[in-house]
Amino acid sequence: MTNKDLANAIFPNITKTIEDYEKEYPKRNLPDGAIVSRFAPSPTGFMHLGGLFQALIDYVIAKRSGGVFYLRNEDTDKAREIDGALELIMDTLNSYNLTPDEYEYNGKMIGNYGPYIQSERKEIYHAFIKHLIEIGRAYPCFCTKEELDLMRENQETMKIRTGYHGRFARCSRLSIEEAIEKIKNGEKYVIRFRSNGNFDNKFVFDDLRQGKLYLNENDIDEIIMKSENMLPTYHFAHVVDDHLMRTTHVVRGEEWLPSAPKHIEMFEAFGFEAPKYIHTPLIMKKEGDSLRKISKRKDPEASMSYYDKLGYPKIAVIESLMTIINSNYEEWHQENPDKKFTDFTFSADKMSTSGALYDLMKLEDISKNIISKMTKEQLCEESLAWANKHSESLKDLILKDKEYYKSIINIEREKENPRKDIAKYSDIESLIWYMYDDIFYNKEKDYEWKNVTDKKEIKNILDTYMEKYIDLTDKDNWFNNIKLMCDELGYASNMKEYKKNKEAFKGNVADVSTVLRVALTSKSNTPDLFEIMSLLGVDKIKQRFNKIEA
RNA sequence: GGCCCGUUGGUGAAGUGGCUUAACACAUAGCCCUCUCAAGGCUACAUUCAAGGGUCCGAAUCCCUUACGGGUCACCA
Repeated sequence: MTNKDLANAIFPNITKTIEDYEKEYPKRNLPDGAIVSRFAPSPTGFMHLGGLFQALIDYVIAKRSGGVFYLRNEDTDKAREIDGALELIMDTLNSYNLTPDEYEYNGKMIGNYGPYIQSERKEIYHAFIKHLIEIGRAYPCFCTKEELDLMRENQETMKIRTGYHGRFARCSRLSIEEAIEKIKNGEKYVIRFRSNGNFDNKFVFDDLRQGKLYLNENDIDEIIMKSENMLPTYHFAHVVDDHLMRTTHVVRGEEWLPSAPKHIEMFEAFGFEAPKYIHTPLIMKKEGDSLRKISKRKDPEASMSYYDKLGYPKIAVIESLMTIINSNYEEWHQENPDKKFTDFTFSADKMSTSGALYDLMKLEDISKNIISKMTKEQLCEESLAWANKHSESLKDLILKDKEYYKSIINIEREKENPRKDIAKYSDIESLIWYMYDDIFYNKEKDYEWKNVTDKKEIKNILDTYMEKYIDLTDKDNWFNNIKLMCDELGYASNMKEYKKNKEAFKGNVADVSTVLRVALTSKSNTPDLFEIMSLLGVDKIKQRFNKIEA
C-alpha cells in the first residue's frame, strides 16, 4: 500500500491534478510590478473598521501599480456565517469606492480566477490535499476533541509547547493500512499537514512592513481539512487560493504573523512561491489606561455602520484611515489637493509599527474640511442621499423646498474661507431647524439671551429696530443701520471706543446684535445674521420679534 | 508560560549616527480678528525619545538588560 492508495481512499472522485489547475489559472498577464491584492473577509455580518483599513491598502497598492484587486469570500466556517454578510461587504466596498475588479456576488462572477467563494472551491482544495497525501505531506488524523484537550493539558503541566507536533503527532505514525482501515470503519477524521520543520531553527521572514523577521520554523501538523464538511481551514485555503489566484501581495492583520511559518512551509511543500506579506497593525482602542484591539462587540465605532449612521462623507473616513496608514499622507494631500488618494505612493515600511488608536476627533476635522469645500449642490445631494436612509426628518426638510434648503446650507459657503461647522450629515438638522417656521414655532426652546436680559430693554431694541432700522438691501446698509440704532439707544457702535470707555455705554453693538439674533433664532450662536435675515425676509423677522413678550 | 512584535507630548506621528535647541496634523489653552459662533492668524504645549547600562568625538537612532504594552498558541478566520 502506498500514499496513493490512501489518497484514493479519501478522495476517490478527485481526478484533476494540481497541474491541471496550474494550467487553468495561469500566471496573470500584467505589466512588471503590477500588484495583485485581495480583500478576504469572512462573512460574519460585520464590516469592521480594520477590514476597511486593509481593503483600502489592498485597493491603493493594486490601483497604483496597475494591478488587480479582488474580493474573496472566506466562508469555510459555516457555523459563523450570517445571511446577507457578503452583501454588506460588497455594499460597503462600493459605497467607499473600493469596488473590487474581480468578485463573485449574486450568482455573478467577474474575473477568470474564480470561484471567489471558498465553499465553491471544495474540489480544488481536495485535489491539492490529495496531492499532499500522495507525496506524504498530509495524513488523516483520527484524534478526538477530548484526546486533543487531554494532550494539551499534559503539555501544559509538563511545560512543553502545546500543539500537534513531534512525538505528540500520534496519527502521523499510523500506517497507511491502519489509516485506510479506520476510514473504512467510518471513523471521523481531519486531514493534517505533515510538517518537516524544526522549531529550533530560525528562518528569515521578510515582511514588507516590519522588515526582516527571524521566526522559528513551523513544526505543527496543522489541520488543513475539517472533518464535518471537508472544507479547508484558513491556513490551507490561503495557500491554495492565493497561489491559484496569483496574488502577489497579501495584506492581513498582524494577528496572522504567528501562523506565517505554517503558510510558508505549505507553499514550500507545493513548490510554490509565497506571496509578499504586509502584516498591518491592529487598530486599537483605549480603555482606561490600557490598550486593546478595537472590538466590534464593545465599540460601536469599530463597525462601518457607525459612520454610515452618523453620516460622515465616505471620503473623510478614507482619508482619516489614510493618515493612519501612512502619516505623510496628509502632507502629500495638502501639496496635491487635486489628486486622488489612489495617486498616493503608499510605502509599507512607513506604516506605523505599533497598533494605532483611531482618532474620532481627527475624523471630525477632516470631515469638516471636506464638507466645507462642497458646493451647495453637492452638499444637498449628499445629505439627501444620507437622509433617505437615515433621517426621515431631514429628508422631509430638504424635499419640502430644495432651493430654500440649498440657500440655507449655502450661508458662508462657496467662498475662500468657507464655514466649517458641519462634520457629518447628522449635524445638519440641529444647525438649521430655526430657519423653518413650522419647526421654530413648535419646538420647545430656550432663548439664549446673553448680556442683555431685561425683557423691557429687549423689547425696546426689537421695536426700535422694526420701526426705523430694518434694512436688508445689502450687508453694509444692514450693519450701518444697526450701528445707528446703537447710537440712538446708548450702545457703543464702535467696539474700540467701547473698550476704551465701557462706562459711557449701556453695552455695545455685539450686545444689540445678539438680541436680534436670539430673538430671531433663539440661539446665541448662528452663522451670519444678515444672511439669515435675508433668507427669512422682513415679514417673518417681524413675526418672530413680535412673539417676544416684554 | 512559549514564540513574535512593539514602546518618541493627550492623539496620529516625522525621524534610520552629527542639519533635532525632536517636523507636521488633530486635540487643548491663551491672544488677535470679529455682530455671536464656526473658521482664520499668532502663540503655548516632549530640555527629551519606557528605564538603566554600554559602543562612539557624537545616539531617539547601534548593542545589552529590565519594565511595560500588544499579538498568538482552536476542526475561527
